[in-house]
Amino acid sequence: MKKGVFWIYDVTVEEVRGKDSIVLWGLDEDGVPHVFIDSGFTDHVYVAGDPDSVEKVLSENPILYRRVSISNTVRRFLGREYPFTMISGDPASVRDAGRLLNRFFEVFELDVRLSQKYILYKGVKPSRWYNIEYEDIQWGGWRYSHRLMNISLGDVIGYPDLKVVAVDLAPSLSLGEPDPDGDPLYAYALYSKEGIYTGERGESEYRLFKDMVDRLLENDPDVIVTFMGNRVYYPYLRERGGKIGLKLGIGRYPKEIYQSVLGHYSIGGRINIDLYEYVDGLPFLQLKTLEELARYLGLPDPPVKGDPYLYDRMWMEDRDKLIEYLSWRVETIYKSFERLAHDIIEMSSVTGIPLDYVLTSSSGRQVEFYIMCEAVGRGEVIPPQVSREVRSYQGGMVLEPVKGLHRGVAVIDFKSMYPSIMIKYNISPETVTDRRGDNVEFFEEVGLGVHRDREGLLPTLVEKLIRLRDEARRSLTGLPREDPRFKVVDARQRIYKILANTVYGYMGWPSARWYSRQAALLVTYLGRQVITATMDKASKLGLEIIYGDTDSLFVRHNVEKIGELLSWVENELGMEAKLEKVYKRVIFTSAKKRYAGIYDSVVELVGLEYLRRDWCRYARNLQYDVASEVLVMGGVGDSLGIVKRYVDRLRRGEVPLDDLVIWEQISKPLDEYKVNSPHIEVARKLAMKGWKIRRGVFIGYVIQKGDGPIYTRAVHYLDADPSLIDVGYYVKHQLIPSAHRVLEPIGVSRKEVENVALYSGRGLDAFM
DNA sequence: TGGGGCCGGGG
DNA sequence: GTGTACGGCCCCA
Repeated sequence: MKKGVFWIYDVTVEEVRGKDSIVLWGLDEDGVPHVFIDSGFTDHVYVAGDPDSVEKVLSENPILYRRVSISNTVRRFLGREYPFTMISGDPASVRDAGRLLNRFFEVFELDVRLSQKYILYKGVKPSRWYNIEYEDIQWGGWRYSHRLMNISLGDVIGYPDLKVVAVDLAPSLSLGEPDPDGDPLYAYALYSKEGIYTGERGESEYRLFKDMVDRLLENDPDVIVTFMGNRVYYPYLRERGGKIGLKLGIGRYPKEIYQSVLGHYSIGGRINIDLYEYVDGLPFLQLKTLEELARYLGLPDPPVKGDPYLYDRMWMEDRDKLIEYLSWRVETIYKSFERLAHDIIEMSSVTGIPLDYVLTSSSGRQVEFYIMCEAVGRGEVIPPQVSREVRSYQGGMVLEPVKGLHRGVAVIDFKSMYPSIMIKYNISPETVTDRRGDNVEFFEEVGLGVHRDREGLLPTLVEKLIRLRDEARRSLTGLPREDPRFKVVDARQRIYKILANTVYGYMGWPSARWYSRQAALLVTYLGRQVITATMDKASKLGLEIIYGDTDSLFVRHNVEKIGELLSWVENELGMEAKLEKVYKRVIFTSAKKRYAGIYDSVVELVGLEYLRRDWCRYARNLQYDVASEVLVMGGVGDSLGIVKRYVDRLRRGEVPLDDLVIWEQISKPLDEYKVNSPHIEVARKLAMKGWKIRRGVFIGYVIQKGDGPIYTRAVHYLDADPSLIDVGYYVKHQLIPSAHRVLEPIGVSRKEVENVALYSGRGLDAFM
């Protein structure tokens, strides 16, 4: 028997000699790939039924009956102990037995995938180092394949030297996304540590394909990074390859890529990372483009302006430019992964979701897998995934703001309000009840209470995550920034925080295994109580309340009184609040969730048009400039002059089309829309041309001149004619409103704003 | 003129 | 495919 240390990067189920077996994919300390086959994993399900009846049902299928073992066991389920009948044995038999029994009894853990169960019950979380004992065997033509004998968690902090290759493609995009039937591949680009390589189509598309596949195999990467691989490029490549007679055999084993769950593509033995899936989860990146990601990470802008939708045009008109753009893309994809790798790997390592899936999983499923690991560790049976009716509930409290321009306003924030409430009151799906009783702390107003005599699973986990984060942060102070462990631990503490903050929302999500509307509702109720009590105390202290939202209070600044309030919160409420910032000036509109302020020379706009992608960039910039003027000058200043200059430039046709584009997302299948609106009408027109308009697609449009409602005059930005822009619409419905929004609170009327806009340039009839 | 559909971003 | 609260646009009756 041999021994070694390996970093496990994936856990899959493969057929080995006709039997479903677990395969662990690992790298040794030199970065050499190994596979470990574990054919001996015993699967199980729990059946809620007495052993005799379970046995009776099973014995009707004698073959199956002989292949599984049946035993009585007591397990915890949602905090209480119950007797279960456990069926165990080889995975295929347990699955078949489970399905059979499911017709008569409630069967638990039948809906947990085998590879997940392996991770849960063997405690083998991916993206960590393990001490492994093994014997060599032959499998799949793999150079280093072994039979797994023993595995235990190691204690190394860090990663092996991962071989990473970024790939990007320029296919023809006649209809929004490449059609494998008609759209050829023009070019590809590949980036690795060795540098960049690009290929262009010459005489034969087949050669280009072959060239790309060969290059990839030559590099033999552990990780292939793309931007939109799962959504667009792998499906295209696979089918297009089939058409031209070349299989996409870029895996280690199996060679060919294949589609697995959730629109994810598996590349045998390699890690498929689609950075678009990461970007999708970053709310502050509005259009989810690679350009935005680059800017966010501090990477260079593209050297030439490009757009995947323009690949056809670029290929016809300027191939060098296309290759230059593609080269920037692939380098940016590679370097973005370098910067994000620690966060992605730590999300995998902490939750237990293999790297290949961790970005494809929603944040609900990420936190859920973490909860499953912990639940199994505590001997809990995993609740089933069931589909439930969506029933919403009351959320946070938002105060009516005091309209106007204020000076010296302090913002007080509760620290992790919902996680703290869950911990303080022990709120968890299995501790919340609608019945009064001993050891039940009851809240009459919502008719719900909490068992105080048993430890709730979710609050315990939230507390643990917060503790782990604190520990990680403390250990950071002892590490120099250059130490390779620094980035690992730093990423880990961020992941702990993200998970801790997600648990409340997870609990209120109807698809959650640990769903509890009552528990979620109780959390928000107690949040409202906390803020209300704090407001009362603030008033008693003579602090004027100007605004508040969910877990924050804006009050007239007063150092002593705020200090007193904060200690009251800590002592009387057992919560933590802090003085977040003090606005030197702040403008409140009469609307909730919309304000602008300045502190430490930082101008900050919240909830206003400036932040919204469904307003054109030009109007957003105007609003920022006007708000800054008011906040810096402490009054109207030259605001109206700013408005006038913006309007003049637009009238003179000096504003680039890009700054006039309005972006909106398609949120459901097109035929489900009941209304006519600009972005839907544009999407319908694109669909008529043959574009595939899926959920999540961004539609950028401008409003052109003409008669009738604007939805009839909205034109896709790629088809727009700059000379046909409806200047009147932009002045009246974009520039004036966005400027007026921040001027109205200081007493500037709509009429005043309109006047400078209208009587600038050529006068009223030019655009009305 | 007001209500419904829809969207996006705040905490 | 984590939660709710909210404002504001456009369309249509």
